[in-house]
Amino acid sequence: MNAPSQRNRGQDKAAESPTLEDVAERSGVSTATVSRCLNNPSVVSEKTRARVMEAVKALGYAPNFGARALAAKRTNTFGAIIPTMENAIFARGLQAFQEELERNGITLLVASSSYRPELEDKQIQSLVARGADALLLIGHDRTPDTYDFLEKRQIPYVIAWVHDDNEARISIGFDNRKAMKLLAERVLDHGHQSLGLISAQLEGNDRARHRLEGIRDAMKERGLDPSKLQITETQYTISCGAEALATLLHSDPKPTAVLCGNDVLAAGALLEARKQGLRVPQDISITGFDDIEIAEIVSPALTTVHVPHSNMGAGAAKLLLAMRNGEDVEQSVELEATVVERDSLGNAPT
Amino acid sequence: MNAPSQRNRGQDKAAESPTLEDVAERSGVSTATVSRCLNNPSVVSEKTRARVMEAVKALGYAPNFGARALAAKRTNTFGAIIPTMENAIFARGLQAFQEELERNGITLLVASSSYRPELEDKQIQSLVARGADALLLIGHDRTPDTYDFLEKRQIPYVIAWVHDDNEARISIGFDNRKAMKLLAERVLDHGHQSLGLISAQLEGNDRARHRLEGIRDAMKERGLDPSKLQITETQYTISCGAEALATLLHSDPKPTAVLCGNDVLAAGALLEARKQGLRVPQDISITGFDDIEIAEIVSPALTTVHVPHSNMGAGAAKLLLAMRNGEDVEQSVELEATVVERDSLGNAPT
DNA sequence: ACTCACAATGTAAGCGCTTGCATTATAAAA
DNA sequence: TTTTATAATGCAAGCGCTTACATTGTGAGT
Repeated sequence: MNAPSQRNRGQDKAAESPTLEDVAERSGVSTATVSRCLNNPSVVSEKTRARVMEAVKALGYAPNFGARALAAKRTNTFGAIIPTMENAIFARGLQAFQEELERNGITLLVASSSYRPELEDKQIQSLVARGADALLLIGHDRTPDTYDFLEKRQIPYVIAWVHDDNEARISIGFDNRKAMKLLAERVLDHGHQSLGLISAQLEGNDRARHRLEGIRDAMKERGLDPSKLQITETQYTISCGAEALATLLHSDPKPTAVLCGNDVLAAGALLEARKQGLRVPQDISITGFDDIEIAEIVSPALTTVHVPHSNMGAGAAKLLLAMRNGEDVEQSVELEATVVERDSLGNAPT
Repeated sequence: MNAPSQRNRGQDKAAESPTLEDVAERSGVSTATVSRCLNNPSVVSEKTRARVMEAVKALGYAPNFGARALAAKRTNTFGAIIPTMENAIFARGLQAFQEELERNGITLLVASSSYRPELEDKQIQSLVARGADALLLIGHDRTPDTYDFLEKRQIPYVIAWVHDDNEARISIGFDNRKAMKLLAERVLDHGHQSLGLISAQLEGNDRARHRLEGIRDAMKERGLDPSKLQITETQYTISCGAEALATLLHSDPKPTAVLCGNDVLAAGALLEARKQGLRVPQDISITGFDDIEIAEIVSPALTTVHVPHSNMGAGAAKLLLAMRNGEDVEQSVELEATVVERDSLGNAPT
């Protein structure tokens, strides 16, 4: 019987994760050579490389990410913090972002902030601690502390989903205000005089605020009193959308068209309208925002604002990649969002 | 003018991330004390703690995760790999999983495999390398190599979304075969003789296979020939569901009821049916699976199988937590999935 | 056969943190 | 005051990896 090995090395059953050293030992080379095999194979002779790789496989070796990051001071990892994963609002954009990154050999870590700024701050810290080389953030709204932290650490980041001339930070997205204004104009074109808005929480969400402003802009231009706009703030879920519509229907004057902060809310509103026996769009018009899949499958299909999800995602990745590579990116990029007319917007009932 | 500092420490503009040592220096204590302030504050005197914390704040210090994991050999991080983030199938379950973990002070890292086993394998490696203490996996289907790796590394993991008596691995979920059989029986109860199935890719997806088997079980029991079931395999997207229905409608005999592998597919099928001028359920019945939000908002609302998303998520977290704490979990847990009748299933046309 | 250049490998110093153990300050007891 | 138990703190050894730099091996040129 063998004496138990001092540090439980080798063939023992309850093996610790194998380390570089284990691989080195087994293949009879130094750890440096093993490391080179993994990171820069071309400098190692064919023969030893084969031997090392075999040992790697046999041992089931996988490098320890933390140790590697510590020694190499880069991680090839980017982070993204999105407000929610519960619905598809950010899914397509994120997908495009991720694909572009993968193409460049970098890994994406995703976190969700549940629309809570303090939580987002924690997530940022956590991603940075985990070595994220760059970050994707949604919207401009966050505390100065957060931005200070980012600056101090020199972490490249880009703000997505918005374009706002008043903000200096590099961003890629569309002008939420302009986009919503476009839609509101379309609504007004249909003769609606009394509008309602089902919005996300406005605080800490510049996109929601800008969309609201967009509606007011349109009303003003058409000589309507923007303060007459009925507003309900709520969460981004279907059932909240339904509730919100119910609330709105109690207000006086009752809106003949309800614009929703996004398609999910609109889907909920549609549901409630149906439940109350209201025909859309004959009795009431409802519009969405984002143009996610759900917009097409509800009936009536939603008139909504089409957001350039994929372009934003891919574009954000490119910006971040450039920043990481030390090129200096100076220009925010503005993308176009367009109104898609489908069936949920009709003429105002007379 | 000051001579440039040797290692660019201190107040320099382009500061590196502050380290424990920087904090220690600034607050006039050793790194050990700073570390203790952060991890085990109670053993440090009030006075020094205050001083240290102030330095931490002033410097914007955040611990380096990799270094910490390296030194402490634990990360309080779990990983989850789900097949897709594009739709909401796993969203609610994951949410519950995450909440339960957060309650226990552990962080969740999520990756998506796009239903590709090789990719999943890479993701597992990556999460483990990043120090995941435990893993959540969906379904049993994966290569022996993958399981070997997990065993060798002694990584606790649980398989979710399935319950299969034939598999020894610890799992939490429902019996997909039984659940789909239940639904199929309901369909047959409505007099349908000719069935179609729009399924996900069967290979590498035990859930999809079991659901298929469930339908066959039901057909056999009712004296129908299971080989008459019309099957289309496709991806889990709305447009794929639509296409698949179109295909199925060309087959002979034309199915009077089409069961879909999940609600997303069913939503697509509904869309296509509408496009082709077919009334659901008068002309054709369509059913879903999963009971995600989408099932209620399409019209007609989907008859589908309600899956215990939240219980699975929370339960999985509890199992994993127990395993991580060294308790040995021996029993898989089986949850119930039930049929929800809504409006998309009707009697067979005569 | 003997340089010399260059390819292949090895040596060893950290990266930023935790933690067992040793040391010192503090306060209660004598 | 001196002793002694105890609370606070410091010291220093790694954790698993990468990478300058040093060393050795190889084949071509003379």
